[in-house]
Amino acid sequence: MGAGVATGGQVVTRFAPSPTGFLHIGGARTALFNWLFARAQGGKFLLRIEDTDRARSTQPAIDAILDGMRWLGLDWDDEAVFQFARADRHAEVADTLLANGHAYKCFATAEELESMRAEQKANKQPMRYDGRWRDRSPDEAPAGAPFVVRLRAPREGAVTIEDRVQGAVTVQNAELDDMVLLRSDGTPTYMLAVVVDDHDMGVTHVIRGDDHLNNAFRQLALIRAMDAVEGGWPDPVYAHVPLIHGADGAKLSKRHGALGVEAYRDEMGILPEALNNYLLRLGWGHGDAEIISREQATEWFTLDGIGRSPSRFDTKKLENLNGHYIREADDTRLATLVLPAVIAQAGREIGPDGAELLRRAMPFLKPRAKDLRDLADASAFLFRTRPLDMDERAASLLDSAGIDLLAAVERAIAGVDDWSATALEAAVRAVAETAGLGLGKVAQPLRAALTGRTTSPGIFDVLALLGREESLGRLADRLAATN
RNA sequence: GGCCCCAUCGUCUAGCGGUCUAGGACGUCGCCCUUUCACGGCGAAAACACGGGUUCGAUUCCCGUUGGGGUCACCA
Repeated sequence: MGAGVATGGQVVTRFAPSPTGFLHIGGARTALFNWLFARAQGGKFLLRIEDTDRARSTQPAIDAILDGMRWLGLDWDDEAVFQFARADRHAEVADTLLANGHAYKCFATAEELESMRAEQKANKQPMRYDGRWRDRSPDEAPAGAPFVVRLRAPREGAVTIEDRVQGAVTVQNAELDDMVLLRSDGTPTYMLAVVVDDHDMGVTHVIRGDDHLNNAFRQLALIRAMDAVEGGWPDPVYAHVPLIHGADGAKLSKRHGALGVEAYRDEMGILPEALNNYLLRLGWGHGDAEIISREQATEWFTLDGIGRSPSRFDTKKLENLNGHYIREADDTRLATLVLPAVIAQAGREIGPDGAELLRRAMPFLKPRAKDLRDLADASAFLFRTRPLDMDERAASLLDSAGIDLLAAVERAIAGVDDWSATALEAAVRAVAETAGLGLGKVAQPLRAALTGRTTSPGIFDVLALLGREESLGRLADRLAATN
């Protein structure tokens, strides 16, 4: 009865990943929603690492998660809490429950439970613990026998959660069995740990994946038991967010494109603001808004905007958003991000002059890229060493007619004093005109000779970027190659 | 299988009883711009899963069917 929904006071949310893998896309969205809600409400956003599974928790996974969150700009308040370190406190709560009759010792062995489930399955009964030790005295167990501590959950009635996303959800208590709180080795289970930690951390709003909706009822039973014995354990507000599925509608799993966020960063060349924007729109909406800045999101975000149905991950839309943010991004930043890949492609060091050239080229390169890999690829021509290798299509542009045109262009621009895009354009246009050809006929062989490819930024910008010496050198290489 | 949740264009969504001949975005397809590729502009095709109710009136409310998802550990 005393367990009212937490109201008033400061909003506290948390993100609680278990470090058994990297920060995947679903976790990132959960973290984002928690972060946004806390910031929008002027509350706190906490981070808790659920490392109670000692066998599967790893330091590299912890680092990857923290790294991913920093990359996404999801900063957390206070120190991150490590769940395993709090095992004593968890056990303390279990003992309190035990002392007050809200929990009991269960001496059933693993084999015993296994056969119980097998029998239930054979009889098409729901598989759940039958409460065989619920009302038995511990004295009936063999001396020194191992036991687990189970919650003595209510069996009558039903519990309704007013979920902020899913609405009112009711489950009969008869559907729930008595969950294990403490394992036979005395360590706390996840169910116990989350509840105790959320309480101790003052978490008011639990925003998490839909897959935890059923757990919420068990956890609530535990919360209400503690509230009954010592008070001060209010029900948290729950918001269970539908999961993200793969493009085919199947659950996103490791083999199903559930990549860590670092893969989006390192392998796909996604900008964090693009991923944030995409993730925000996946399952949350605000009218027709599509391009939403972090600031705007913080202002707009509400739990009511979260949709109730699962959504599919759409790489195309992410790429589109990414292209948008690349176009908006600062040139120096982009040049810095792309530099390592450009160096790798060039196969040589690129000094300060090269870095500066890369930066100056960005305005012409970035409208054409949907990710950082594209951007790096498109930048590569700037740093190729002479004589340039021609790809197949570029080579075919430089047939004898192309070479003749190239020679004419070379003669025309060699005399240009002002090596600017406008001046060069005038010179090249004149060549096309005299030849009675469209500019395209002249520009393509020129592009091939200058870049080794058939696509590039505007050819006059390329000329200007490369500079007189390099440009004429590249043309000379081509002309010489055919003589 | 039991229990729980969900259901608008291919995808993400707007819609919260009449304003819906259902809006936007991505993608797709045309056209324009144009030195290539992009960007940008214009336009097109494309959806309320089905069946019952409730109501003067349902995309919107209720029930069922179908479909999808989640969950049933001494894992988190």
